[in-house]
Amino acid sequence: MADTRWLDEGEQQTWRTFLTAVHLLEGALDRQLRRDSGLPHAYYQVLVALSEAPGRELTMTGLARLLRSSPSRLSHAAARLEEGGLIRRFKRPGDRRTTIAGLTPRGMETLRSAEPGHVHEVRRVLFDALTDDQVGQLRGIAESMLGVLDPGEEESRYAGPTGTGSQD
Amino acid sequence: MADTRWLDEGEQQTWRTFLTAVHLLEGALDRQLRRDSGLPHAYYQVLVALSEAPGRELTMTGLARLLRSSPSRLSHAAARLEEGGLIRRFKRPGDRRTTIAGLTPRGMETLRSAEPGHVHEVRRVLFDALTDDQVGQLRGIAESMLGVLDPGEEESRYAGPTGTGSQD
DNA sequence: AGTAATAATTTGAGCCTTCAACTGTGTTCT
DNA sequence: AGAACACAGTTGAAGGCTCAAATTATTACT
Repeated sequence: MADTRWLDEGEQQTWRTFLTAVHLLEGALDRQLRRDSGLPHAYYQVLVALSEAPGRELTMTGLARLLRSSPSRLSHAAARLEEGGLIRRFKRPGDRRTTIAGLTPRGMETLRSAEPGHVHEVRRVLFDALTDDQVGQLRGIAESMLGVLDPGEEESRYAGPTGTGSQD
Repeated sequence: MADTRWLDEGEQQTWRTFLTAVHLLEGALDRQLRRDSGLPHAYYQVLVALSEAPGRELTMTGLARLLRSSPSRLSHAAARLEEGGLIRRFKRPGDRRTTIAGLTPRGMETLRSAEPGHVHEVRRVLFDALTDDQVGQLRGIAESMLGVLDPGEEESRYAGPTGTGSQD
C-alpha cells in the first residue's frame, strides 16, 4: 500500500464528531425501541420490511438484501421473531429451498404500536436537530456514501425500510 | 403523547438512506480492523484514546466518558484488551477505588500497525466519497446531532478519539 | 467514631452478531 | 443419468454489548 495520507485536523474532527453522533444516535434509537416495545432496532426493521412487502411476505434472501443483513444474522433474528409469534416462516411451494417469512397479525400490531414512539425519537434525535438545509445535505451525503458502500444497488435505491412513514 | 407527525416522503428516504449508509459504513470499518489487526472497532478506539492521553493512561471513568461507553462495556473491553497484553490496569495510589488503564508497548505497536489500514478505509468509505462541501456539511450536521444527543458536553467538544490522525 | 450516601468499577446473565461449517435443493454440463 | 456446481437457508461456537446487581472504597453527616 502507498504512503498513508493521514487525516488533517479538520477531517479528524469531522470524523470523530460524526462517529460519536452516530454511536449515540443508534444507542438512543435502540434503547427507545427496546424499552417501549421490547424489540431491538434491527428486529423492528425486519417487521417494517415485511409490513411493506406485497402480502406482507418476503423471501429470507430478499429480506436480507433489503436490510443489508447477512443470511445468518437474519436467520437468527427470524428464529427469535418467530418464537415471539411476530412472524412465521414456511417453505415456498414449488421450491423447497426458499423460505418465506410473513408478518403475523400479532407482528403487525406490535409494529403499529411501536411506530409512533419510534418516529418521535427519530425526529427528536435527527430531524428536529437539523435545519431543512442540513436535512437535504444529509441525504446527499448518505447517497454518496452508498455509492461506495453499496455497489450495484443503484436501481434499488430508496434503500431499506425503517418504519417511520405514515400509516396507509 | 401528542399526535404522531409522520415522516414525509423525503424525510423517509433521507432517513433510510442514512441508516443504510451508516450500517454499511460500520460494517466496513469493523471488518477491516478485525481482519487486519484482530481488533473490533470499539476496542481500537480504546487504544487510540489511551495513546493520546498524557502518559498514555486514563481512568476507566475518563475513558468511558471519552468513548461514550457504559462503564460496564468498557470494563469488559478492558478485561479482554488486558488479556491480550495491549493494556494494563492498576489501582491509583491514593484512591483505591479508581482503576487506571495504560497502553502497553505492545498495545502501542498494535495500534501503530493498525492505523494506516484504518485511515485508508475511512478515506475510502467516507472522505473519498464526499466532496469538500459535503465534508463541511457533514461536520455541521454531526455537531447539531451532538447538541441533542450529548447534552452538557459543549466544552469537551472535539469529541472522542478515533485513531486516524498523523503520527507525532 | 459510626452510619449512611456516593463513587468507581466489576461481574454475570441474556441476547445479538459474526464467521465458518453444514444441509438440502435446484441447475448445468457432458 | 450422473457429477459438479451454485443457491437458500440454518446451525453452533465465540465474542461483544446491555442491564441489573454486587463489591469496595471514599466522603458526608450527626
